[in-house]
Order: sequence, then structure tokens, then C-alpha cells
Amino acid sequence: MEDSQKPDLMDKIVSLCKRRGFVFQSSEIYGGLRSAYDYGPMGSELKRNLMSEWWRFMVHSREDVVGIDASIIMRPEVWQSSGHLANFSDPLVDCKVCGERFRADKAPRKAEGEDAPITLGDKGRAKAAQEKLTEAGVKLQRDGSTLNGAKAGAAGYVCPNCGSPFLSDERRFNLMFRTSLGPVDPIGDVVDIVRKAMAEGADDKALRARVEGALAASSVYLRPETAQAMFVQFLNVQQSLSLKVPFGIAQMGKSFRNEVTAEHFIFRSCEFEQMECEYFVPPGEGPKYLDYWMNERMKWWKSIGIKVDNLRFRKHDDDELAHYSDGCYDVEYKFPWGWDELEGIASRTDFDLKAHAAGSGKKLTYFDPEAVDPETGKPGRHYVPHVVEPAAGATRGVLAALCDAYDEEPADAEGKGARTVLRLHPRLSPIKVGVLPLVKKDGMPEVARKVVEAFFGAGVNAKYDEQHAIGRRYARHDEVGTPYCLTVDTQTLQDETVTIRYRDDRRQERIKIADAVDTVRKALTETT
RNA sequence: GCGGGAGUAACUCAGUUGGUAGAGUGUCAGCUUCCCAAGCUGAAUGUCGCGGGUUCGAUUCCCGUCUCCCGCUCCA
Repeated sequence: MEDSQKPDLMDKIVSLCKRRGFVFQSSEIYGGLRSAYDYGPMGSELKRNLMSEWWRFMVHSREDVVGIDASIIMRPEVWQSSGHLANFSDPLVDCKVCGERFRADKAPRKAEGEDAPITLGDKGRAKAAQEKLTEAGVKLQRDGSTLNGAKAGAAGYVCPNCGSPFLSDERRFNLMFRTSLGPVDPIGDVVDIVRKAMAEGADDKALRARVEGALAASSVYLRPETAQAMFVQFLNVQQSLSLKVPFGIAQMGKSFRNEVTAEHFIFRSCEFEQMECEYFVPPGEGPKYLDYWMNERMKWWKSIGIKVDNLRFRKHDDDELAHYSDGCYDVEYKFPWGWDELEGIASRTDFDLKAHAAGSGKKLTYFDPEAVDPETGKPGRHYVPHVVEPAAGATRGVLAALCDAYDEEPADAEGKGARTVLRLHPRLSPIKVGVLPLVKKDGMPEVARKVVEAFFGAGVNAKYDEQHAIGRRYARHDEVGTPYCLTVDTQTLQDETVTIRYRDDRRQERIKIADAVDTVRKALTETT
């Protein structure tokens, strides 16, 4: 059943998500919006629960990490200093022959004047391309699906798809969402500029540069990661709480990236949710804390019920590492399409704080009165802390939790009892307990409603449910991962007990109504 | 963005060689039912993804567009 079933596992999960109110496509009634998803009643609970678990583990269960919640829009200089404005701008080029769009810096190199044969998928395409080029004044000889006679141009590279040297100019495609802040009208400025430039006969390149300049003046960007705010607010946080290194700043929230491709349902989308922590340590101690956080973070993923066999670390190769990083590991999950990233844990040296210090002209250093200055030998040392960053994807976590919890049980010999069940960790479950009157009469609904009230009062998300036969209600709760169902029956009316039915094995026990809240609450606080 | 596949009821899908659609599941109501999608009776639901074209007539043919899936490309 291993890999042969894997492809439709995603389909089943997507279908369940919609049917049971976990995830809907954004703007669906208008035809849907690419790569944007809405979390429904069950999904929003699940995501919220997952994120609270992260917060509890990272912030509330330790002394040395504090939280912040920064704004999504920040000054453009932040992204200048962080490198996002430069590094997130990939030079993209379109091939005029096959239409391929590719990154100039990753294309096959070819010196100017070198032969550049063009190879299309088949004869027909080659012929069409040949005709198109002839119209454009370029004559090439065709040999099967290959066109010969072209020479590489000044660009220094050719199309990675077909080998053609006929390419558009390089264009920067920024992965950050740009918008403008304030009641300015950048389009008005652009119109003026274009009008003026056209009057002066400026060429495309000059025009582009001018428009770009006009836009840049009023541009702000939606954050492509939550991390930068924690560097920018490093001093405020450290000083306001008198924190001593090592300490961390944690943040959860939305980030935005104009990804070229969205894929695998909610796995990669333009708007996504992150859970990041920047942990500041003395210089030289990055590797040590990298180890430490790898350990901690893996513990956390296991603690929310993700199966050990579906988790692993992947070390980044040297050529994959950012230039400032001296070590990075991904926590990967075995998704239906293969291993993929849930979280990156990186040792980032002092790159970020130094970059913002340089960019802002502010000193972002830490003073440790107890340390000894290595240069003077005197007590007290100023230094720029190094950073270890565990950065997890919350929306990816949700998908991993769903994939991991999804299970189908076959029917028994009599063809009964088949079910789909989400074996979510109870703390992630959207509904903690379903309260069900066995039948809709004899005062059972009234009793059940009282039980629900008790859970409401205790802050446990409970759901009253009387529609349909009892078996169907259990099945429905299995599908959304409700770990416990309490059923009110005739005996309840006599002795104030209910049956508690366990999702995972369908076992039933009788407990007192008076103990119900504590029983469920205890199960929820148990750590695995 | 490129190549391939696909969009029909809430879900899974059938169907119409062009004459405005059907099944199963689910949903709703009633009866029944004391424990795992039971049964009986009845009911609702679709501008056949969206827009345009051809046609007396389009869900069906053509064009455009949006969205999803697979591969490529990209990806803190």
C-alpha cells in the first residue's frame, strides 16, 4: 500500500478538508484565487491549536524566550539591509523561441559568437520556430527538431530549455509584495514620468529605470519573513526586559512571497504563516546552540503527535548555505509527495544584527558586564550577538498534522465499520469533545446540553450534536479528529453517568458526569 | 512561466455523435432507532468553472480566461 496509494492521499485530504470545513479555496465562488486558501471552522481551530502549542513550548515554557508581534509592513530599508531587496530579485529572462522563462544566473553559459543550436521538442515546433525566426529576419537551417546556425549573443548564456540565444532583456522579478503606504497615488507619478520620458525620446531601459525610481519612493513591502522585526527590535526587547544573552525573541504570523509556483495544496502559497525564533548567543557559540535547538525543535514536532518515522533532519550542503550561515538543518516531513521542509534551523552568525547596524547607523551590541573583554583583558564586554534561528512553517505544520493523522480503517467481515479517522493529537483537535444524546427525546438533549455548558465554562471546546443516528455522529467526529465523545443515554437519567467513547479504538467506558470535564482536561494536558 | 491532464449537485463521478442532465454518498423533514455512516417515507440542490464566438439551439464545437493536479522551473 506504500507508494501506490500515496498520490491520491493528497486528493483525499483536500477533499476531506473541504467537506468537513478545514480548508477552502480563497474566493471560490468567483473562480478561486491562485495559491490562496481560507481556513474554515475546523481548520482555523487546528491552525490556532498548532500555533498555541508552538508558543507554549517556545515562550511560555521557558525563561529565556520572549514574544513579539510586529507589523507586517516595515520600512524599505529593513529589506535593503536584510538583503531581501537584492537577493529576492532574481534576474529573469524570457526565451523568444520557446517561451521559457528562466533565471539568467542559472542558465547555461555560452560565449558571444559560439554556435548555439536550438533544439525543440519535435519537428513541428522546430518548423514553427523556424518560420517565426525567418519572419524576424533570422535564417536558420532545420535538421529534424534542431535549428542550426544561431550564435550566442552578448548576454553570455542561452535558454536552458531549447538553447536559443534569442532572449528578452533581463528583468528583475521581486518575490516581495510591493504596495504603497499613505494616500499617495504612484500611478499619477508614473503617468507624469512616462509622458515626460516619451517627450524626451527615452529608450525602454531608461524609462524603466525612471518608473522604478518613482515607485521606489513610495514603496513598502509586505514582509517575506517574520524574522527581520526581531533583529530590528533587538535592542528594544533586550533593554525593556533587561534580558541577558543567551535569550530569544519569538514571533508567529503571516508572511508573503510572490512565489513563481504554488504547489501541494497549502504547502507553498503566497500568503503563509510562520513561527520563528531568533536566539541570541555569545560569538562562537552558534554551533553549540544549533545542536541544542535541533534537539528541542524535533522534540516539539514529536510532542504534537507527528510520527517519528515521518520526521528527519536534512543538513544543508555547503553550496546551499547562505553566505553568512555556518550551518543549517531542515526538519523534513515525509509528505505524500516525498520528504519536504517543515522548519529550517540555521546558525546565522552575526550577519543580521551587523547588517541592520550598518544600515541604520545604530549600534546593535550587547554589553555583558560579567564577561572579560578579549582585547583589553578588563571585565565587561561589548559584542554583537550571534543568532541561531529555528524558523517553522505553521501552515506546513497544519498540512503535516493532517497527513500524519489521516487514516482509513477497512470494514469488518460483515462489511461494516469502515471509517476515515483523523488521529490528531488531542491538543490539536479542533473539537475536544462531542456531547451526544443517544436519541433526541426523553430529556436526553437537555442533559447533554448541560454537560456541554460545563465544558464551555472550563474553556474546553465542546460540541453538542444530535443530528442523525449515533453511529453517524461518531463517524463525523472521527473525520474531524474529535478525540472523545460523551453519550447521554437512559442510564444517564438514572445514575448521572455517561459513556466516553475514544476516537482511536472506539472503546467505551462509563464515567460520572461530574468527572467528565476533569477526565477530558487531564487527557489534554498529558504530555506524550 | 512552459509542457501534459482536468473542471458537471456539498463530495466522488456518469452522461449528452449539439436539443438546457443523472447515480451513489451526503444534506433536510417525518417515522423508527438504547451505541458505531442501520431502516422506511418524503424533499431540496446544478446558470455542466467563467466570458465570448459559431448555431434556430451550446454543458457538448471554436477562442479566450480562471482554477486545480502532475512534470519542469522556482522556492526563507
